[in-house]
Amino acid sequence: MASRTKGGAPALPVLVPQRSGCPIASTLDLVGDKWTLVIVRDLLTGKSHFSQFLDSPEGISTNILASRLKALEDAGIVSRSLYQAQPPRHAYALTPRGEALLPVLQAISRWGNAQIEKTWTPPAWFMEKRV
Amino acid sequence: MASRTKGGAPALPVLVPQRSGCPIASTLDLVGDKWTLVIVRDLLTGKSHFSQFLDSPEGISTNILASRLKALEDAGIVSRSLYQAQPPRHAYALTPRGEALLPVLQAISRWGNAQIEKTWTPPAWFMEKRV
DNA sequence: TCCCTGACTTGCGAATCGCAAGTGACCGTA
DNA sequence: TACGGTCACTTGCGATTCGCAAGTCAGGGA
Repeated sequence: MASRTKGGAPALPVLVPQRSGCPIASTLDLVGDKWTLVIVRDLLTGKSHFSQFLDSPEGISTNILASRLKALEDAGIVSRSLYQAQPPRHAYALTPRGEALLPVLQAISRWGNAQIEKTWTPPAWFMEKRV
Repeated sequence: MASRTKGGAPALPVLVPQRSGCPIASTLDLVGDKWTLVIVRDLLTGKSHFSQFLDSPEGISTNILASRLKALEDAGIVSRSLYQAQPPRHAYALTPRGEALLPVLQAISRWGNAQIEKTWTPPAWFMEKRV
């Protein structure tokens, strides 16, 4: 039986080689690139369809989006569900594990807005949201 | 004259091309890879010399470490200072901008420890630290 | 029947990663 | 003085990833 997280839910098994047991390093093994957390941002702010992610201002490429969504699904951070049979269309959503990334995104957003010029102010509802 | 951050300190000018004005995306433009925040972790937990970073459990390569420290210095997140003239040796330290990443690292650590198997519990002093 | 759309996949050149060796300044020892 | 070792990098190079652009396939509409 799968071991449990500290909160009692099944822990994410190790899916990619861990460089160490450090929780920071292990998290970065999963999400440490320029696009993955941008996709999580879009999911947290209500997007769920493939074309909606393409419309984000950063201009992600379709092969990168598809590949990152697959990796997030494999990591149990995102779920993918059929919402239309013909033609088949999937909705993406954050799992509870993915939703738990909210404080990470909020902390990054706060730092980025405070420290980097030419960044817009994140919406208050996003910064005040609680998991 | 340089524009100011919301806190009044000089804002980090845009040093790498921004994909958008989003503070999350802009932060990831700087630190969105597998090693940069691991180095920041090591700085937050007291390391300052090149060989100390090499001793971390993840086993970073010397060219990657050198290249990431340079990028962090260029980004104003890390400072580099001579502490010995012969032979020349430098100490690395977080700038106030770099110290301000602490809540980001704490949030990542909390998520990783809760959600990923085989991660150790981060030390209480680290999780309770305040900038 | 034909053309368009959406969600991908593929090909390919460019960029990055990371291993291993090399470099240069310096130090210690014989 | 000579030699070998150490440290903080740099370089070379093969492997991997990135990302642009085109292609594919199933489906839909005129």
